[in-house]
Amino acid sequence: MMLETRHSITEILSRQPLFRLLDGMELARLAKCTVEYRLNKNEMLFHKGDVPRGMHVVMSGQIKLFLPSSLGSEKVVQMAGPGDSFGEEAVFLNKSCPLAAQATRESLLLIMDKQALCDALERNCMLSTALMARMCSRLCDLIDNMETCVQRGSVQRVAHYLTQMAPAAGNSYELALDTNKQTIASQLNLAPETFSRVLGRLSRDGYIEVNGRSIKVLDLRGLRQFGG
Amino acid sequence: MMLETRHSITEILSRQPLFRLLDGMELARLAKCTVEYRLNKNEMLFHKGDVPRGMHVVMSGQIKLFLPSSLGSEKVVQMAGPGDSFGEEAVFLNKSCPLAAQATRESLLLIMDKQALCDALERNCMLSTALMARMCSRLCDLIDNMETCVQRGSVQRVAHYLTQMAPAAGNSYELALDTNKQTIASQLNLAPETFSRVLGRLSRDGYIEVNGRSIKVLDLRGLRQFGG
DNA sequence: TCATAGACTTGACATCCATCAAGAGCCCAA
DNA sequence: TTGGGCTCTTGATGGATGTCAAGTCTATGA
Repeated sequence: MMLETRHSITEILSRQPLFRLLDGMELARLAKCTVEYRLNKNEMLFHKGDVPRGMHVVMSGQIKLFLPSSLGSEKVVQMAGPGDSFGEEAVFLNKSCPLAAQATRESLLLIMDKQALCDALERNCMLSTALMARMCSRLCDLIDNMETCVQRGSVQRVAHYLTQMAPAAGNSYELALDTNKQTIASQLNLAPETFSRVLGRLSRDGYIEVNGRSIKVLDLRGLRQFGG
Repeated sequence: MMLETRHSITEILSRQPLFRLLDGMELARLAKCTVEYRLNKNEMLFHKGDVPRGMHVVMSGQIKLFLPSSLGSEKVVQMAGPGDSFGEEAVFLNKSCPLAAQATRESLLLIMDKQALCDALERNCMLSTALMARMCSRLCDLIDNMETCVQRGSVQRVAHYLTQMAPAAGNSYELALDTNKQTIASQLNLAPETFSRVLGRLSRDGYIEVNGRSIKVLDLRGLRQFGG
């Protein structure tokens, strides 16, 4: 049974973009130090300040990474979906987790041991490069999020958020939110009520059209006016 | 002359923590693709959206990394001092610079060509690991900054900022600001006036003592009460 | 089908902060 | 010493947004 699990983890790893380039031997080694982890909806994966268990890779589901604030309020920093990884920062520095992580739905993760990962990186430069690219990507996402959050005015923040995920071309597009609106509001550092009001206002003014968790952007250029 | 410069760059690199582990051959190769860059006070290094020139390492002086906002207002994301590097994110992704960079005083930098750096990483795993640690460190700094910025209330933000840089032990310590207060205010996402008022209030209440750009924290625990 | 819980919306209100404006302190150079 | 420019402080004001509260909508399961 154990062997079979390991074997399947090897396979799973080989399908992940991050590990695709590794040879079978290396994959097997990593798989030996990797465990699957299943989470129920709303289950906490780790808390801010915890000792990191390793690098996390999301197989399925969705993980919310957030800064807890005094008394329940929280600021969502990032939502990690299938293929995304997180927790590298705690692995490569000797620090506790700077964020908390919680599943927003039933999820399946891989947790890869810190030491095994470091060893693999020392042997395999391709892996280093791939992981580096990932880290850079996360850094940019963080900066994007920050840019959104520091916009003055709630309308600007929402407009910036909506325009950020615009396709390369076209002045209108449809957008399916991948979480509830409270979570989006938290990402924008807004109260849910304010977010709701802004969406209402942008709707009334004809910039967007909201249907539940689907948002149609009708006038991208108009929105960009706000975003600055 | 040229050779001499290269030679000196090789030496300079060998003194940087990031490159210390490399052998002479590799250093020389990197040095060939590295240029020195001198900036006057207030000179722009690059703008948001520029095509990245490579990885930057600060030799001396200070570089302000910030998000420009519509009409002059800006949000300072990070201050880079001697030994710090930045711009990796733009090097490893094919993206434009997500931040703008400006010298706050006369500064000297190294700019290392993207391709040369990538090549070196492929040959030398030690370098990968070192750079990865750096990226993680920057990520954590960003998260810290974010945590400060999302605190509700100006007093909380300032308190959080001040307690963040507390030494490991002790309830009081002295703190020398490395920039003017406007810049600090911008890092906290506060108007300079508000920052000034908060410092005044914390002084009056006996938590801190301000003398120009030196701040004595008298009651760390008290401040932590605010920071949450 | 209905009931219940959670998500979302809408309204009223008070607070906090950015803005504008003016003045004080500081540094540097002439 | 004096002057000019910059940084910082202090004051007054309005508007934006968080909070509380109530109500509507939606989904899920019995």
